[in-house]
Amino acid sequence: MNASPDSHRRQQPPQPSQSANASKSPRRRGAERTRELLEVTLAMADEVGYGGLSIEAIAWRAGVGKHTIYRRWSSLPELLLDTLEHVWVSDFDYRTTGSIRDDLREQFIRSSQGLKSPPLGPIYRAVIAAAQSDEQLRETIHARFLATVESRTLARVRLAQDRGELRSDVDLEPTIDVLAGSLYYRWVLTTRPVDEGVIDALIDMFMDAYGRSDHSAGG
Amino acid sequence: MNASPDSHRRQQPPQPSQSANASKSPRRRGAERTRELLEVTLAMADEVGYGGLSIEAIAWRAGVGKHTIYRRWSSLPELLLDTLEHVWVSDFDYRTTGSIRDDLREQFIRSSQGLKSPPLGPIYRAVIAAAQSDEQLRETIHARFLATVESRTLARVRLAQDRGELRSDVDLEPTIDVLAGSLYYRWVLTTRPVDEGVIDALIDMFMDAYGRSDHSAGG
DNA sequence: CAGAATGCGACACGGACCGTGCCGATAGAT
DNA sequence: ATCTATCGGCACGGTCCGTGTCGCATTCTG
Repeated sequence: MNASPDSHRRQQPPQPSQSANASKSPRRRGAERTRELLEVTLAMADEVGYGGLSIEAIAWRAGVGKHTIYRRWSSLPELLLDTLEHVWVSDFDYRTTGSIRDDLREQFIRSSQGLKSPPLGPIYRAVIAAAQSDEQLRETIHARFLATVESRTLARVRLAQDRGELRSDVDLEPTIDVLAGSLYYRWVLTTRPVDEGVIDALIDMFMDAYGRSDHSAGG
Repeated sequence: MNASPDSHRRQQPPQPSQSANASKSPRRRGAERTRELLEVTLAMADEVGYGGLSIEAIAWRAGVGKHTIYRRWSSLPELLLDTLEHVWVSDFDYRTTGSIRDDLREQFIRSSQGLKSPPLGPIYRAVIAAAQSDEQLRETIHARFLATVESRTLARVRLAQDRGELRSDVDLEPTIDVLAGSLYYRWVLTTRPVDEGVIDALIDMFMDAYGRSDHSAGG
């Protein structure tokens, strides 16, 4: 589907030649070009949002033939996945220095802020959109990005169990989907912000359920 | 974005004239046509999935000019929203006859089964995909469908509070997003099924947090 | 340093859909 | 019987896809 109502009339003045940032130095090749294409994709996602992302537009913007892109990626979502990896920042990991409550909270807030702002937001949305009609892509998203988040979350809450902050009589693994996924609801399906209200509601529920009152907890 | 790798080569043999189910009786008009178009959309979503849904394909399948569709809906997502209403079945409401635990569980299972299968699944996915590049559409989805789910969920858990099944010292409103949204994570972002495992994990967490052990609850 | 191999930009296709405009036919309302 | 809105059919220009071809530039190999 071509979603946006104005998905025509895009970016692309039918100018005969390349854009500004190309053709300065000698023709780039190989890995150098690959890196440049990822950067251009990033910049475009930032400037024009997901609606303006197409292989033709990216190629034109980079001053490049479409083949140069297709030689590297088989489709736009493939390119976007690699681009996503550039912004799926390493600091998406949990601190282990505070209470489990504080560390979860900080991490969730950090994640929600990442989603909120370009360029991660638009690119992630584009991939999610494409994945709705492509089960394979959904699998890839989970394997390349979300599985890591889930296992880090599990590791963090298990550490809290070991430290006696959480009840030790429950297996927390099944709850990981709830912890990792709850915040997506607002982001993907509504226009309400993923704010501290939802985050606190989630953490409160989690702590009320599995916290040990003799340690931290609250409610 | 045009996601699926094979999003070309579609449905549409360039046959000169209409398909089977048209042209039997005299030309239909007005509301009658509208209903028929919704049904055709439904049937196509069922048969060819979301990848095969386009205004041209629907028009051809219904033996109709594109104008007849554009006269009624401004875009494919608009048509899909109305189609969704046809399958967003009324039984997506909570029973109030069992324990809160059982009623939540039954409702969640019912919802997940609806998502799993055509025609609701494909159409909903198509709308969600389109909504990623269209904030207005996201707002519409929430207003037309999800807000109802949320308020029904809130009503059901508040009833449980009144009945003494849940702690009365907490405002459950903030938790509604978690209850209503958790299950979407798997469905939208992974290929793992929304099975009873996740559902039970969610409900367990909820009941552990807000249930009253003197009533039902469990660990 | 010369020649081969390969990456590259430019351009051109055919195809799917989009959204619109125009036509003559047809159906319901007057 | 006439009038008018709706209809189906057709064609258009436009965007983007994915592929193919060509001649040049760069880099590798000998």
